[in-house]
Amino acid sequence: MTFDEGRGKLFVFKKWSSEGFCMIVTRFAPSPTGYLHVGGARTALFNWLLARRTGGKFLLRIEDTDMKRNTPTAMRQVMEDLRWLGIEWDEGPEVGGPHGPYLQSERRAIYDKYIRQLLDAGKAYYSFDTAEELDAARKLAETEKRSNIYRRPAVCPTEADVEKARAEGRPVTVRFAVTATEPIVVHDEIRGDVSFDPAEIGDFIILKSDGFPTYHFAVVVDDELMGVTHVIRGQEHLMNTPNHQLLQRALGFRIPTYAHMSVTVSESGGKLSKREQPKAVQKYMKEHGVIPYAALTAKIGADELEAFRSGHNDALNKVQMQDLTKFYSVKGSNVDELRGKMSAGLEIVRQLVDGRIITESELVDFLEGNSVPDIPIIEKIAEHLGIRLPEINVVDFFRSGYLPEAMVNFLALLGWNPGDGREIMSRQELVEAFDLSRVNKSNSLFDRDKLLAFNTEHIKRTPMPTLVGHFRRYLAAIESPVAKADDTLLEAIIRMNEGARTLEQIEQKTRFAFVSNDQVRYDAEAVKKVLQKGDGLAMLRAVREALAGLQELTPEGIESLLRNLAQAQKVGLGKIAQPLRVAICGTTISPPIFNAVDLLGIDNTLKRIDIALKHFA
RNA sequence: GGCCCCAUCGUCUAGGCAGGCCUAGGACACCGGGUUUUCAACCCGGCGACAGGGGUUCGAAUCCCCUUGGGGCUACCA
Repeated sequence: MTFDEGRGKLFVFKKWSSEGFCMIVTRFAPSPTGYLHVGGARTALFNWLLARRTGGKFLLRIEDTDMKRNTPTAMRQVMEDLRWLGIEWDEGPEVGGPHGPYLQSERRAIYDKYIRQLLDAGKAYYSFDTAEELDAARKLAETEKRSNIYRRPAVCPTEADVEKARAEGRPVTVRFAVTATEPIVVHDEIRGDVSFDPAEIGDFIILKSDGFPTYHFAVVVDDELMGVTHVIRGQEHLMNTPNHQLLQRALGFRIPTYAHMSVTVSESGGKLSKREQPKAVQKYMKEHGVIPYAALTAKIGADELEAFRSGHNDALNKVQMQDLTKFYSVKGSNVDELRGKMSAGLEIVRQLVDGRIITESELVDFLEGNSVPDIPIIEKIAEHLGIRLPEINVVDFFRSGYLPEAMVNFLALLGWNPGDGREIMSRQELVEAFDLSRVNKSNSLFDRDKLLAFNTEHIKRTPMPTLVGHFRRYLAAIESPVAKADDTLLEAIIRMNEGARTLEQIEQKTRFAFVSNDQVRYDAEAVKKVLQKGDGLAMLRAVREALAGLQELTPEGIESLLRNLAQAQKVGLGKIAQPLRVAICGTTISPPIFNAVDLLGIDNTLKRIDIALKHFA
């Protein structure tokens, strides 16, 4: 069977329709190390799309063979995120299926059986190298500028040697013996044929010393046993594929169809990864002179530093000064600015340390790039400092008010397109148009602006009941006071915010109506510009008077009232609307003013006008 | 360093496999204008790319080679 003749749709159709029972089976196999991130979501989506397009099956398998990296809640989170995106699996955790269990940690007996098979056939052997020995070999290869290929012993260890090694406390692993001499060719649906020299592939570990199989082994066994026909995965796995094919040959397994997708890169270059968030925090800290005292005194003696801080300029020499100005990115030698930045930075450090968010030594390590705190700590720091972290995980986008429809649409178009110029597409349209042959080879940048545009478009076209559901879920997640509204009111709120780009914007523009009058936060700049400058306050008084006499509260009624008032005062509507807006919302950003007043109610509107008049007059 | 992948506007891409239909099309962003009660949304217009060099050919964005650039992998992680 040749796999590379006629890529994509035609080929795919020929295969399963002519053979009838040969259904396409794809899978998503995340390791539960945290939340589902967008790269993973894209991989899952492409697999799901192919399965749905061809009437095949999509399954979910949890690759939890690394005890050190697993986090207990990750699996549940990943499943929740997939479901939010609308990516449902036909087989896998919680839904079951004939090929279970779907957690690799529960399949150890299966792997052991196949390991034994390879061992008995002389296709794999035991090895007892320590981490230090392996490390030394790696370093040597590096200095000699060659690939690090494991050197197979002349005589393979026996079972007796295993006992002896165990007794000596040496780690026991099993390696696969790579004996191929011919080039290994991977037929890739996206890249065509890729050839690998077997001399470049060392004997790799298939069973770890803790008794768990490595990824390479587990993935091969499970894909076979679960009947996976098509493997769509990231390009980072392309180099692993010859290893997998070698194992498949040795075990007598079928070789699935492979498709290696391009990598999604971030603005800062490199793979879009969870590292982006710590990076953002680090950048903020560096820009704001957040440098722990310990790091400072390591550079400059404590006595001199204190002398400098307390105002003795000459306490520092030229070199130290240059060092500090560079450190704090202060231009020239502006001593006052330097002092200001230093104390502001130290103040932030104090808050973080006193708030027990992070210890000083951890902070030093983090800023010097020696270690990275866990994401929850990063999140706490970001929250404390008011840093907006870049969204990386699917759940981050949910919390920022994005629609799953927009995410799915955007992700699908990252490296794929329907070929007819369409961009905004529903899930159903994507399923109908998806085709492996139209998947790109080149890396693509995750363009947040474009995602925003997609979200704006999807807010416009998502049916109202669905949108209300999304909005309610969003409000609950961020614990918004707007969650008090019933569905009818939520629908009205969405309608009055026509043109909004995210659910977050809608929430931010309407929450003023759901907080008590004394909780309104007045934006200082808005107050100054709109109320206190010109005749803002006078207009506000006029508005109050007019509104007090209002008979019936409807947006239309308020509109004609305000328009008449503007005419009577011989000013544009803006001169009336803006002061009123600031008085009731606290900012210059709100839904259309007539709706805003209607939403808040006349009593509270009048009360807030009074409060504003009292405070800002 | 070694191995592998990739290369069209700032970004995502169409066109490439079947070379002339391409003075390279669309979308996002950006800039200018319009609409307007704020923020958005919306409407009109503009800027803007075949990485470089060699071939093959009557003809190359398209096929081949080299260079350059970007990315991935190089674990008892997946």
